[in-house]
Amino acid sequence: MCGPMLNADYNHRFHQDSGSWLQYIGVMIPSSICADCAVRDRALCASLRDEELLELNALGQRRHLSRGEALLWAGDDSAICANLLDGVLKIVASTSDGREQIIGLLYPADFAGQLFAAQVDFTIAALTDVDLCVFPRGAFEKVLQRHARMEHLLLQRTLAALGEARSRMLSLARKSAEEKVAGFLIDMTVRMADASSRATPGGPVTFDLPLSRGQMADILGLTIETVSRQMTKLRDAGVINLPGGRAITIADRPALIRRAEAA
Amino acid sequence: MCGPMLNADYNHRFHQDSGSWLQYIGVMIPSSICADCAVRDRALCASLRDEELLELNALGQRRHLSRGEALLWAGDDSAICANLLDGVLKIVASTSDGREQIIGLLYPADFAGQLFAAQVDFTIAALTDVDLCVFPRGAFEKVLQRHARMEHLLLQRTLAALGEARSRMLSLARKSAEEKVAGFLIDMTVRMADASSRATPGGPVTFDLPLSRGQMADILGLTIETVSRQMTKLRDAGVINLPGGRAITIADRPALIRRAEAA
DNA sequence: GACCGTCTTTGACCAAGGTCAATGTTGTGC
DNA sequence: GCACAACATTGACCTTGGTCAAAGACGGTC
Repeated sequence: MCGPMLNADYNHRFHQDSGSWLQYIGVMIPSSICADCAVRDRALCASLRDEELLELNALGQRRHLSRGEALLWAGDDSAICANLLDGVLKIVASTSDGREQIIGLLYPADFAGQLFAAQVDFTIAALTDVDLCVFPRGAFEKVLQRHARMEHLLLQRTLAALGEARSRMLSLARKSAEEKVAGFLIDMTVRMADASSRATPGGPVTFDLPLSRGQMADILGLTIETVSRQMTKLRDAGVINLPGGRAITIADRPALIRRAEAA
Repeated sequence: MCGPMLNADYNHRFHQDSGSWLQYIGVMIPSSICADCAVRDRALCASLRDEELLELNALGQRRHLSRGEALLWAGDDSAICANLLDGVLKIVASTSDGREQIIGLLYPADFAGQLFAAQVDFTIAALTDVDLCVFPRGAFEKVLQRHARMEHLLLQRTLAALGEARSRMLSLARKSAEEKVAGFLIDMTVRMADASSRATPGGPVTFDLPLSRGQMADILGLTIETVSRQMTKLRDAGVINLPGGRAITIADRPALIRRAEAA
């Protein structure tokens, strides 16, 4: 996506630190995989200076997963962890008899895996095709231990994830199907805003939902049929349009927000 | 509860570290509130050596809350945080129209409050009478920054809380009322095991539920009536007994576990 | 462009659990 | 020991969303 050039931020860091560009490439990070990393300054690694990154660079392995493949299975040894480079991962909890709930989504620059635990508690699988930078868990923990700034950043992210999980507990337990679906669409609108922000502020926005109805149901604690019915209801009410495929147009954002909070 | 004597563990630490008992009390922690702290070696402070504790000792203020009083209100400035010394706190999320969900419980030695955030997201209130050791948030964060071991312990606890929140998302979204209530009773049995463990292994156990039906409902994402009906159903099935008041006897633990996992 | 599998929509029906209301129980302060 | 408030139980009824089933739409392949 970004081609071979560094972005402004990365470049800036380079100028602060040391000598010439060639020296940087040639001496400091030979045969680097970090140098052209799409998430170099948004992932946990952003807390490390270029020199410090060498350590991780030596540990990390690029890996691709196709849609549907799992990175970790609940119950497995917690042997690896990873930075997500591209695509979307789901974190899934399931009962012994097969009912499933998506308890979290991971986007590029997010960290995946379970640290400081012998076993993995929740399956992590690819919702889309996915590129990862995979580390052995033990080695990654040792790096964390040596770099307080990185551990601090991980703490902040974990606290944010906890807050989000708790908000979703309220939503799962107490909101109606309509509120859940409307709220989900609002969230998606916010998340897609960067990507396709040809948004006239207040005007209608169109984007492709990255998830199927079934995946939306797994996230919202509903069934496919209920999600579909609520989408139809919102379309019939003129709040959204469904031009076909995964596309959706938010026609009346304020109305959608109202429905996300209605009793 | 513990009277003026130190427990064995604490004493041990003292012997490792330095000179005489009198010197310790008299010189190292004068007018200490930490010295007789019931959770000294289970709270976050357990990661600090006695000398390091001086700093926190100077910051902390003992405080009591009566049942029902709030420590923090959602939306407030995040000005304080606290270690819970005794009692039970609830973390509550609520919708704008007043529906509530208890999204977490805090027990003695747990940490309460929201670090690294300007505003508090969730109300924290006393479920029973409660004793706290309260710190100014900013000052506490600075202590954390200087003590990597303490920050590491906080990270581990946050990860544990995240795992628990995610398990409860599955439960809230996908389990039946019977499974929720049975599962809750199993959890309580485990938690109460220490306190009143005159349990003949496998035999019936009796203890007092620390929560009202309404509070159980707020935790499980149900209504009071549904919780009550499920309790009655379990009693009629001979799985539990309800001798009166908050008391409960687990008559057939395996059956309870089966019902906690039934489809 | 016909075919196939997957995803989506829609309808009819059902049941779990919520709502409303009445009654019973427990514990507390006077 | 009584009165009152808070909590708990129970019943009748109803709504929401789940289940089962059928038909459409979409996307990819040959």
